[in-house]
Amino acid sequence: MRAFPPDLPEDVVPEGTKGRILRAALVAFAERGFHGTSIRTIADVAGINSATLYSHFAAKEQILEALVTIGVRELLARLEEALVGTSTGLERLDAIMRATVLGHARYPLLSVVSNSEFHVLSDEIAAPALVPVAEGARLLRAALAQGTAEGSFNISDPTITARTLEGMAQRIPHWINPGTDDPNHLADEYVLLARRLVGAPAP
Amino acid sequence: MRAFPPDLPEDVVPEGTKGRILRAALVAFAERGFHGTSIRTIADVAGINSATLYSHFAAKEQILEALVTIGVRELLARLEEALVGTSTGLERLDAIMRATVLGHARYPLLSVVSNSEFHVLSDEIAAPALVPVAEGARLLRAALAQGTAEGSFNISDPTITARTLEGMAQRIPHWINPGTDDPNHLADEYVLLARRLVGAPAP
DNA sequence: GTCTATAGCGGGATAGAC
DNA sequence: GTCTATCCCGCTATAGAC
Repeated sequence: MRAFPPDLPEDVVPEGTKGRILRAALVAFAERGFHGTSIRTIADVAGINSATLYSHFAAKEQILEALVTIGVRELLARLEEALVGTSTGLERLDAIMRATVLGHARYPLLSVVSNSEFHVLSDEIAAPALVPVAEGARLLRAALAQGTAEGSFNISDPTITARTLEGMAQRIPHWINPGTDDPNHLADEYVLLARRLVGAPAP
Repeated sequence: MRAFPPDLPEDVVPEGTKGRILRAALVAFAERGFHGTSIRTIADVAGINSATLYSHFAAKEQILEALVTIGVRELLARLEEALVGTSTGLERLDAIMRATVLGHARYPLLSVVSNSEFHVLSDEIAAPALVPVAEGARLLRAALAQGTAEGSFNISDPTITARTLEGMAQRIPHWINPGTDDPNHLADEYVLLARRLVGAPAP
């Protein structure tokens, strides 16, 4: 997780100083957490004075809000795109797992910040960011229910199974090495593990 | 995770003020994190003046060190006790999963602090606390290797499988409700999921 | 061991010149 | 938009009386 490039989805990151602030905060929040990071550190890494930061964000918390929003939207967008053209529950589970793994592998710092620092946000700020998260969880539960109805899955406890599937991919950013780990191989492995968890045949 | 009793293993928690400090810090660190918690908050919850805290701990970091040490030792002790009398790889995997789930369910706050705030500790202080963690990971890998050698398991990627098994139980404290969730039922479910992950027959 | 009081520093955020 | 300078507050930790 250290020394990762401060990658953010290019199409939604502002140009110029604001983008540099976001990338600097991304690295710092992922390494030290929100409360462990000072605005002076963010400003230094972004190459600006700490006062300049407030021309782009009204408060430190709003930097985190921007990052979390980008992160949860990116993952949901990947999920929805991956589900296009699927029909069976098994196909949808495969698509969800693959998209989730690839998302976490592509933006590991963003995934860490989105998941680990979420609770720092005030309730009012966190609520809108929770919407894509809830929608992603709903898509997973729907796939599990569909596969079960179709007779493809054999699930003892749907809630625990869903939570386990969600948690599996979230751990990837904590150990992945972008230089040596192949995201597509990881995705294959996680699709296999997911099928096993739900009692479906191997891919 | 909110409103959990500040439970710590009784046999290793100091009596009196020092124990109250540890219990207060346990709740605060679990809810807000180390950097999000002030000395004064800990002291208030413990019912003492903030200065008194320094008669028991030399620094804020040493409170966290004490909690993390208790947490990782508790989990390893449970693992080792659970492995007594086991012989096959399958029996050992079952024992490891059950003990881990029961440990996280019994001391959810301690598990959260041990896992989530570990990285805050300086390298010198973290190193000793990492020893029981590494030993626990070694016991799991050994069980996987043994079960594979015995023909009981069918594992595609041992590293990913081990990481997944470790991560599964770690998420329990984030959603468990001690009033309604039965730890033994949870343990049964996780043993089932673990067997599926490694390609072993259902329990 | 526990307190009152405070040192000393770094935090988030703002004012105002350019 | 960016800077210098600074406010003000809360933080960790300490000094010293009891």
